[in-house]
Amino acid sequence: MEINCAEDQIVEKIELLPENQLKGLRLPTIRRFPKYLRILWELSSMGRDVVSSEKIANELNIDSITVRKDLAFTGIIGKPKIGYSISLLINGIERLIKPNNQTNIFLIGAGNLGAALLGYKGFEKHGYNIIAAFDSDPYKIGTTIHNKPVLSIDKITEIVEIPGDNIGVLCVPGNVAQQTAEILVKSGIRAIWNFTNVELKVPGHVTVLSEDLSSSLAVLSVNMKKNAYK
Amino acid sequence: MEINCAEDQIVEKIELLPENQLKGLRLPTIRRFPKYLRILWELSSMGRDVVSSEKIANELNIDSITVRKDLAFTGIIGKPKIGYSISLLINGIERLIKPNNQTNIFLIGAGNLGAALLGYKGFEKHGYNIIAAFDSDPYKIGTTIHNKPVLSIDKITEIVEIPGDNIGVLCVPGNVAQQTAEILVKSGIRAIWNFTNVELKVPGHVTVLSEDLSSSLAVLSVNMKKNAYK
DNA sequence: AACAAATTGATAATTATTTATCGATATATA
DNA sequence: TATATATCGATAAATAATTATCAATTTGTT
Ligand SMILES: NC(=O)c1ccc[n+]([C@@H]2O[C@H](COP(=O)([O-])OP(=O)(O)OC[C@H]3O[C@@H](n4cnc5c(N)ncnc54)[C@H](O)[C@@H]3O)[C@@H](O)[C@H]2O)c1
Ligand SMILES: NC(=O)c1ccc[n+]([C@@H]2O[C@H](COP(=O)([O-])OP(=O)(O)OC[C@H]3O[C@@H](n4cnc5c(N)ncnc54)[C@H](O)[C@@H]3O)[C@@H](O)[C@H]2O)c1
Repeated sequence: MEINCAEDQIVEKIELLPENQLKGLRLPTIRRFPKYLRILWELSSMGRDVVSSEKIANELNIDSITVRKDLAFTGIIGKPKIGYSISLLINGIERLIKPNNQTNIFLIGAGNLGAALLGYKGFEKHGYNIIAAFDSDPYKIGTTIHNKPVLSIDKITEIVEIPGDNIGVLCVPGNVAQQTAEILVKSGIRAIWNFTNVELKVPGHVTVLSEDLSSSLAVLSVNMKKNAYK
Repeated sequence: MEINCAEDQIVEKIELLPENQLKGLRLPTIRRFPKYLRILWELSSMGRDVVSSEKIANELNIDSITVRKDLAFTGIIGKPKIGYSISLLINGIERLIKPNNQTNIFLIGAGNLGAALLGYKGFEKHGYNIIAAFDSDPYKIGTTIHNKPVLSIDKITEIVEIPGDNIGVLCVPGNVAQQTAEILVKSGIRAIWNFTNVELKVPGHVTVLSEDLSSSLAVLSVNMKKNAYK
């Protein structure tokens, strides 16, 4: 089975950002960047050249000062009375948040959620190479889902060994989450995007980002209760 | 087709929390509550009676002072040298973040992601009634997914009219997200859990909570870059 | 050329959130 | 009973994030 991975691609020189350009970047700012990008892409496709912080802020229901502060991290400077160059902003933001072109995604657990994520357009759109899924179910191994091969979990160590930054997307049942994470770490993965509700213990050099839907449910519930008093 | 909705259930008296118990509750605290619950449920199932803030903090890699401050919102007081009663904490947290027992979930767009979410155990576990899905695809209408009926989107107004707090989970393609949101609002929905990458415009009385995976991808990418300098 | 309007970017103020300090208290143990 | 220790909860300090203020700049208009 052919696996389309970063190794097969023309590898451009990875341009490392000066460390201090990244250092000041805070979580809320990083999380807003893709939202800015979406607006900028849209405006760009409509043929617009410039945009003001106020316009972006209105689209996102945030403050324009926040937008200007965030955009300052790109190094792009706007013109008074005019705004910012859309194309320069797109480049500037992508420079900060795009993965390098050797960043590979491996999805572990091709079940309900995993299968949906294999069809998630965001991976490619944001510059990630989604390579393959791994599962332990013999009925799934050897099939493809959304054109991505489903491989035996036993093969993971050799597959993940392709060069580059490797991200594991963890979609296995909670009761095997920790042990699966440990396999990932042993395979040399540098980051885990964790969709299980398990708090993973991993070594310090591995980044874990957990997507916890129950947190969101709690926010929904509390907001509705607060609203009941209005 | 039978639809199991809140109307059919024994409706307990809804116990409204005193407004000021909710007012001070901040977003980070609300988001941590389900994590505490998970630990408490686990400890409880192991037969433990009490737990210290330090223990909880260690499990979640956060500071124990944060845990104590959060727990103070429940009104439960711990004992020095002993810790907190696990069962009291569970009650106290659930009192704050559980939806009332007439909170219904309707899922719009039974595609890849929608189908996965229909199988998400978290809804029931956290006290929501997941009622049905709606779709525009005639091949899906009339089927069931994870035992939930898929109904015609045209039926939404009459179905959503069942009493209670209604939450719409939006899993339609981005290009119809805004118009679908407007249908939801017209149907009397009070909150939208938005999985599309569209910034929805809704009236003030409607709560929107957006799950933006591209924000997470950006965080992963930046964290990996920062790590490269270590 | 003078003036008005829009918009940036720097600095300051405010608010939110996390982390530190420490006295008080419940329990176990010597 | 006295002492040591774990732990809470209150208060204070530090850090992070948002929001306000305003001078400077660019452009359009009279
Ligand atoms: N379904 C959802 O919408 C949803 C939402 C949020 C979070 N989650 C979480 O995502 C995870 C997966 O949920 P799901 O609904 O897709 O479950 P699922 O049972 O449909 O899928 C789990 C998949 O993992 C595979 N698997 C089991 N053990 C494995 C192992 N040791 N190695 C490799 N693969 C293994 C199974 O064969 C299956 O294909 C769970 O932890 C769940 O809590 C699911
Ligand atoms: N697939 C993922 O993992 C993923 C992850 C994050 C976000 N999302 C977002 O979730 C949304 C759905 O993604 P998907 O992958 O499930 O797409 P999908 O195409 O598989 O599903 C969309 C569903 O919506 C239905 N639909 C279309 N128009 C409708 C209308 N007007 N009213 C009711 N139903 C309608 C379609 O029939 C289909 O069943 C998209 O906005 C996507 O960006 C998807």
